[in-house]
Amino acid sequence: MSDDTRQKVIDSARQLGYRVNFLARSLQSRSSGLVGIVASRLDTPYRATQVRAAAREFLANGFTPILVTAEGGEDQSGLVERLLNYSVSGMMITSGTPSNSIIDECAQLNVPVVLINRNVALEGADHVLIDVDAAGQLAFDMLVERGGQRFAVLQPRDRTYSVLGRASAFSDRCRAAGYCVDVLEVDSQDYDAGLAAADGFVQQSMADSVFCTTDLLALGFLDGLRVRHGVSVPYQVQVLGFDDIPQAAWLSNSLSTIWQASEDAATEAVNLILERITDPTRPHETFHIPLRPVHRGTTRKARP
Amino acid sequence: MSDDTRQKVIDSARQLGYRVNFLARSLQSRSSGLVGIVASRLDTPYRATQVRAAAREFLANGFTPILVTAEGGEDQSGLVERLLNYSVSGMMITSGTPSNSIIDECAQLNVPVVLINRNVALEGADHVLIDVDAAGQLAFDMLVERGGQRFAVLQPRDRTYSVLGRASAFSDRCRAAGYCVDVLEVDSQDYDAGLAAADGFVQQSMADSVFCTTDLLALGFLDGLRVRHGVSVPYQVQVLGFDDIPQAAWLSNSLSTIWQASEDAATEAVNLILERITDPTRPHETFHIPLRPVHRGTTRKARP
DNA sequence: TTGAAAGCGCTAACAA
DNA sequence: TTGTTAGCGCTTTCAA
Repeated sequence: MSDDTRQKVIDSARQLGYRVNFLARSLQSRSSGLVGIVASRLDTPYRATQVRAAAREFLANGFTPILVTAEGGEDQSGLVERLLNYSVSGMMITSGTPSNSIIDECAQLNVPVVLINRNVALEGADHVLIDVDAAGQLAFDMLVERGGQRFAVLQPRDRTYSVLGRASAFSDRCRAAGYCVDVLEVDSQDYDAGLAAADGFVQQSMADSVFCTTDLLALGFLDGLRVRHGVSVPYQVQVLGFDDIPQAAWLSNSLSTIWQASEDAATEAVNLILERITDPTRPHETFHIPLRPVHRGTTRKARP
Repeated sequence: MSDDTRQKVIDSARQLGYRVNFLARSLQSRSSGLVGIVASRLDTPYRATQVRAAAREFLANGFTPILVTAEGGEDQSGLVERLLNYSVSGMMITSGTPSNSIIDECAQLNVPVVLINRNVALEGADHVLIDVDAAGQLAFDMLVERGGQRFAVLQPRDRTYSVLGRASAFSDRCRAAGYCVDVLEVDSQDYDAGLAAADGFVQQSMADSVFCTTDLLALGFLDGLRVRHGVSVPYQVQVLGFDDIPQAAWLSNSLSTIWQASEDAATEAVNLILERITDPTRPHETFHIPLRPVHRGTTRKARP
């Protein structure tokens, strides 16, 4: 095509306000460039970071993310259906408990699905998750290394794979090493649940080291101990969180916790989708999110 | 159509795994059902709440939200362009400073745009924003009512309309009432900026009442005062935030602040879009987000 | 009640 | 290099 014509076309296009219609394009090209992000509780710092990183990665790779949020009551499968109606090129599920049937449906339609911290039993999808056993082990090591002798763990009642998993891995590890561990059930994974748990804890538990399965839970628990009950942290009780949300590092909290590489997780999730788009037959993979201990002010000083 | 045939069609559809293609449908119906959410800093609690509420509202009204995130460096207009390529039925911009030309383009294409807390000078869009004058006035009233006599305000250097607006409205109000007000410039609107500001504050300012233009800023400032400098809040210095994010209510912070009805704002934004879809010619509206004073532990006790 | 056909905006293939 | 055509999956219209 001659440069001359090219320019003429471009000019008139601009003049007419021409704009490519991706929707029409996708009809022919069989690829919409849309991807789905299924998330809930976007208002928790951890989830917000995760979704932000995922959206960024998708956009950077030329995909356009649709955000569907499933808060408690709503129908998760309905949302996935909706995504399929929009012919998404892939989706990332980071909330809820997707049913096997819905994953199968995606597989049949050749829509790559990456599950973040969802039940590993689900075949037909790639997984990005923390190694719950390693997490439980690390939590135990961090607390025992700082002088913990009696342990407790806050275990959310809702059956989220990763949260529940690390709680029980922690308990198992304690018991295996011959220590006592109190399991305190809590209603949810947020600040208020942690706060409430502190009330029960001071009455019932003799533990000197508490593993809270999320930072939000830990921060509520910490406030309950310190503000409501005058417990000295970390001298009377050590508190350990999980996630390393920004608030954990705030001076007034200085929460010791376990950092997880959420950014890496997002990048990896996007990569897994991209790779499966190019080769839908490749075997399913599981990526373990790196963890790192972060000792701050709610665990005791390391002994020399 | 006979019930018999209907059932037969539905059955075979199911068997074949038939699924409506919304993209193809939109080609004909001239409406994609997609809407855009342009946001940045999704990892701040305030923005996360806002985006979550917006997504929920869109979904509840049968729209499917595309989330595009523009962090600092990136090209905001590129993202809007992309949304237009996907023939969104409307969009909500809650970050960045959309240029006039881009808004005009949307208007020309008949794509409703709602700006949340963006510069009011932009015509051709509906607005949802806080009344900055009322906000400044309220902040002043709250502090003066609790015995404030010398004031300071943390004013972010970046020129966000609503944040900057309430800072200067506050200063104006102080001066108009014959009080001194120190204006402390800060680099951003987050925790770290607030923390850093506390260092400068204790050296330079004699103020007894500080208005921080966001809660995040306030919480950093508070930690700086209390933890780093041993300042007694609220007795030596009162601190007032803005937004009422969940962390403000945490026991260890107990931050006095100004609550804004973010949920209402989201609902209203979606409504404005819906209404403009049905009647594109209606005059542009501005909805003011309701505010409410929330006294907690960082302002002094009310005098009887 | 059912069937057939046109066309939405685009891409891909082929012909000129 | 340029022009033409068919067809992506759907809705709408008109005909049977």
